[in-house]
This record gives sequence, C-alpha cells and structure tokens, in this order.
Amino acid sequence: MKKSSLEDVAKALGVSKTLVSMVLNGKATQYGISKKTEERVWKMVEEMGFKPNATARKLRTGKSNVLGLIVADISNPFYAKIARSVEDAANKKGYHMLICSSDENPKREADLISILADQHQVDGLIVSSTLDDPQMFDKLTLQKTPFLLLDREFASGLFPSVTVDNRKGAEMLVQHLLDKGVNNIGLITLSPSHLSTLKDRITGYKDALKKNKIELKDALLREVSFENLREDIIKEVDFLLSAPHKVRAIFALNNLVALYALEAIHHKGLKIPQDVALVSFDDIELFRFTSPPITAISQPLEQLGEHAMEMLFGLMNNKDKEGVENGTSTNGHRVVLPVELMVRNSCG
Amino acid sequence: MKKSSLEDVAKALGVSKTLVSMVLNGKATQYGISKKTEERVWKMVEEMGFKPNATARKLRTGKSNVLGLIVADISNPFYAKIARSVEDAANKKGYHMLICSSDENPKREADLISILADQHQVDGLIVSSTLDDPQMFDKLTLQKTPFLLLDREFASGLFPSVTVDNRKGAEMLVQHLLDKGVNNIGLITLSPSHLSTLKDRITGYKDALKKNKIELKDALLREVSFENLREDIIKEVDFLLSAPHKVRAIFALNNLVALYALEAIHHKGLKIPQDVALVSFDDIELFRFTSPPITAISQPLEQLGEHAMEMLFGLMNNKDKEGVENGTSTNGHRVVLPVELMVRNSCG
DNA sequence: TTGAAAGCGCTAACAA
DNA sequence: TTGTTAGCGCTTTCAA
Repeated sequence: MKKSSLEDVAKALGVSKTLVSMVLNGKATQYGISKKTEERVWKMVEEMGFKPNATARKLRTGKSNVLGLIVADISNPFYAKIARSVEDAANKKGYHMLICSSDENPKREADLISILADQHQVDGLIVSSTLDDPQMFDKLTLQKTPFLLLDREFASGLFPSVTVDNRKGAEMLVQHLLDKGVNNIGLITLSPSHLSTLKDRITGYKDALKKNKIELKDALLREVSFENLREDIIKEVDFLLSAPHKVRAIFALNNLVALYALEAIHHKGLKIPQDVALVSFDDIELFRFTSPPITAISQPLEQLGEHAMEMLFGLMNNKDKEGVENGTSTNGHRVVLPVELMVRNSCG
Repeated sequence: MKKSSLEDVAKALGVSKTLVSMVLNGKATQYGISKKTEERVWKMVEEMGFKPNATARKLRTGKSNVLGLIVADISNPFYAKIARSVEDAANKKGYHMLICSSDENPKREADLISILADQHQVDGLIVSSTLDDPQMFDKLTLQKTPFLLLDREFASGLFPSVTVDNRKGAEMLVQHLLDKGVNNIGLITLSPSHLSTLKDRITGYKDALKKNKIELKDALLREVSFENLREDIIKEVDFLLSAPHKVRAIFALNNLVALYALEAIHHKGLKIPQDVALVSFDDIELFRFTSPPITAISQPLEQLGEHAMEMLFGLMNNKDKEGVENGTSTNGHRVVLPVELMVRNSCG
C-alpha cells in the first residue's frame, strides 16, 4: 500500500493538484473555490487517507513545523521537565520537537546546532547552551535561523533568551541560611564554569554575604568537574567539612551536585541539618523525598517553555518581515523569570 | 548570508552538481573521480561552509536520518532515561530523534504516529504505546514504515518489540516480600489497564502467590486512574491499610504510583517498613533517596535503547530487500530483557 | 572522468 | 472558479 500523493487525489477527482492543495491549506474561499468542489476534495482526501508529505512541503515553502531543542542531558529531570514544557507549548502551535543532548560538550553542541539548523533546517532552535564562545549563535543570526537561548545565556546579553533569576535565587538561598544562623557556607559549583547560570548563582552567594557584612572566603568556593562529578564531590565535601574550614552549610549549585553531596554527607555519617545544612538550586521532585527534604530554588519550568515558544514564534514571524533589523540588539527579546524558595528541612 | 547549495559549490568550481554530490556521498572512487578533483571539491565545500540540505535529500532518497520516539511523558524520569538511551544509540548511527509525549492518551498517540510516519515520514518509529487496538500498527506494517514497540507490546505479540520481563520482575518483588514474612500484599495498578506491562506484572504477582500457595484475594488488587492519580491513590492506600484487609505491604505497579503511595503512607503517619512495606516496579534514582529507600525492580534502560536501535535498523534495512516478507510474524524481532531486584529498606 | 536532465511531492505565480 | 507550470535542492540514470 503506497502512500497517496496530492496528484493521486487530484487524479481520482479529475481536478488539478493546485485545487487540492488550495483546499488542503484552507485557501478554498480565498481562491473562490466552489463549496461543492471543496467538499468533494475533502471527502476524497479522507477516503484515500491522504496526508500531505511534510518533506515536500518544507522543500517548497521552507517551513517544516519542526523545532530543535538542545539541552545538556534529556535524562536529567530538570531538562526533561523543560523539554516537556517546551513540547507542550510547541504542540499547541502545531510544532514538534527534535530533541538532542549535548552532554555539556561544546564540540558536540556545535555539531548539533549545525545539524539541526543547516541540515535539517528546523524552523526554530532552542538551546540551553554549554558554549563559551557565542560564534555559533552569531552564525545563526547571520543566516537568519530563528533561535533563542533557554536557561543559560551569554554575558553579552545580545541574543534572545529566556532565563530565570539565578542571582536572586542564590541570594535567597544564602539569606535563608543566614537567617537560620548558619554563616559558614561552602559552595560547590561545577565546570564548565563559564555558564551564566553558575556565574550568576555565585554572584548571588557573594551578594548575600556582602549584604550581611560577612567576609567572603574564596577557599569555600569549590569547583568539581562534570566528567568526574561523584569523586570530586566526595573530595570537596570532605574538604569543606574538615578543619580548618568546617563549614556549617553546603550550597550545591545544581541538582546533580546536591544529590552527590547528599550521598557524601550521609556516607560520612553526618546528619542534615544537625551537622551540616544543605541547599540546592534546581528544585527537582526528588528533593521532596530525600531525608531530610532539601531546601531548594524552584524554577517556573512550565513558564520557561511557554515564554520560550512565544518568543521563538515572534522571532520566526519577524524573520519574514524584511524591514526589521534585529541582530545587534535583542529588541526586548530577553525574559528573566522569577524563582521561588522552597523551604524544607535541610537547614534546621 | 544565504545558505549555499550544491549548485553554488558546483558553479564556484566550474563543475557539475553531479560531481559534487558524488564526492559528498563518498562515491568519488566508485565513479572514478580524479583525486585532484575530489580534493578541490572538498576544499570548496569546506570554504563555503556548505551543508547538504537534508530536506531535499530526503525528498529525493526517502531517507531523512530522523527517527520518531513516542512515550507517555518525557518528563517522567523513566521515559527520560529511555529517551536518552535511544538517542545515544541513534546518534551512533547518525540519526536524530523527534520525541513526543502521548500522555497515555490513545487519540493523541494515534495522531502522533500519523504525524511522524505519514507527514514527517521518519525513517523509523519507536513507540511505547498506550493503544489498546493494534490497528495503527497494522497500518504502519502495511505501508512499510519500520517501527517497533518499546517497553509495552500487544497481546498478539505480532509486532517487533523490545520489552523487559515484567512478569518475572513482579514475581521477584512479591517473592521478596514473602521471604520477609509479609504475605498480605495489596497491589495498586493504574488505568489504562490493558497495557502489557501492567497485565504482566499482575500475572507475576499472582504467580508468586500461587507458587507459595497463598490465596489470591481479588479485593487487594486496586486500580487507580491516570487522570486522577493522586486522589485515587490516597483513597486506595487508605482502603488497603484499613480493616478488613489491613495489608502488610503495598506493591506499586509503577514509579508514579509508588511515589504517591509513599506520600499517602507518610501522611497517615505510618512507618515503612514497620507498619507497611512498599515495593515498586520501575526503579528510578529517586527511590535510592527516599526514606526509607524503596525496593524496586530495575530495568536495563541502556540496553533497551541499544536493542531497540539494533532491531529498528534491521527492520529499516529489511524494508529495502523486497524478497523478504515480514508482516505476519516478528521473525525473531522480539526481545525480552531481564530485570533486576534492587533490595533496599522498604520491606524490613 | 564528468555532465545533462529527470523527478521526489508540494505550493504559488500566472493564465485561462 | 480552475489548470498549467516552474522550481525548492538534491540524487541518479544515462549519455558523452
């Protein structure tokens, strides 16, 4: 059973492909096609089970109704939720998602961007980028591929982006610890350390200390590598909890770090929050179930997806309107969403 | 900066499109193109940053290097892990994934299948199906769209599939409880109840009881609805733990059920495992962190993806070889992977 | 060793 | 109100 084409439908009806195409694209009235003919077309389309070939359509119109999404790791619940929220928002507009994981590997991400944008020519691209160098995005801008940065942005702030207030979130988290009377707070971040999310969170940490006139000790800012997370974290937790620092709290810069830190702390036979408090960015469902439940910063994931789609569609439409020059400024295409402190029992 | 086409490259070199195409597809030697010419082509391709347009290629060859994946919900960590494992296996062969969530909605799933297979014409399709009626898959078989069922299959067993041994897993879980001396075990499954995974797990539960000569009480088999999970589970947990049944253990048929059951039990102020034991299918990372950690059946997710891809590629290749009639039998295209019991502290 | 030309299935400008 | 035709960018037969 071969799939039927526009031509098959047209032949079966004894009309032209044009006619069928016009009806299918809802342009029957626009072209003044008689109601009767239109109905005949619809009936035959139904009968033959005809579905327009998206590939051919794309080749002709340049539109595929496919968008690309690149995240660090789709199996990380944080990105899985983001992906779902983006998927839902896209579906509402008739789009589907090509989803790829970069594993925080810049080379891989650059390849993926090129594959999605240049080869598959997605209609739009959403990237939670791990790149340090904005060159790939300059290229996308030049070749007018609509794209936006999700969750992470570049220092320049020149590209359209939807992010959350990482600085503020970190500040809230640290302030919460200070309010609880803990002020010797170790921080564990991870490489690649150029990520805006991580930098902003560190800034938030510093801001909170400064506001409370607490001395910043650089030795308490630890960095672990993404490739060697587990071992590194065990080491750093050990370092922070031992003399001379003996921190009373650990601020994990993302959910993965928090999880491994939690294990490391338990492994040392220490109690949370009695012996050490633990807070994390990236609230994930898991944190409600740990012992004790972990205080974390929750991000409005559904809104991230919705805003991202709205903005991307704006960019996709703008693309056609030639007059508008957008490339040197984000033209208001920059959204920062507020975050929420989820207080649980990991800080006493 | 417009993207360059084959023609642009050809013109720049003063050769034909054919030549460039042949070189690009690694057929230079096959067609006896001179080394010198080949090199000139590669150089120009590099210089102009030319990337072949996958859409045009697809239209011509019928191959897009895109595969479809439909799961219930990509934000469910279980499916997120599966998706990642499938993505990795696909990438190794140069393929990328269009990923969609069906929300256990049969209508939605049928639509998605049609969109991916008929409109986008993916080269292959992997479905963790929520459908009761195999009709959609009969259609795919007829129109020779390579596909396979992942995680869930149909009673007929006629379609290619990669699943895990759900029956055995459930039996192991129940046997584990029995070994611990708990034999009054309530089971919570969920609708849609026709899913092979759920049915097989229930069979496993029954088999374990039978082998141990324990009477099966149908009243202990509870079903909650996917749409109203939380409330239903609270109700059923309540029912099972109260007189007259007063079960000593609850077997959650999947990870979502387990999570809500855990909350419900905690909410009632009961202790696990002292007051009631809890076990679950679908091991997720979260279960290691709950209090207490939950004993569960772990599935070989990476292997699921690998086997799925291997089988799908087999089907995709077979498709071309006309002689082979495969449609009435799975021709060995049916893999059932073993599962593992992860004993933790939720059973005493 | 290379090129010309057809055609994948669709849309849209133009013609009738 | 409907049809003819060109062409999106590529691969592939056939010819040279």
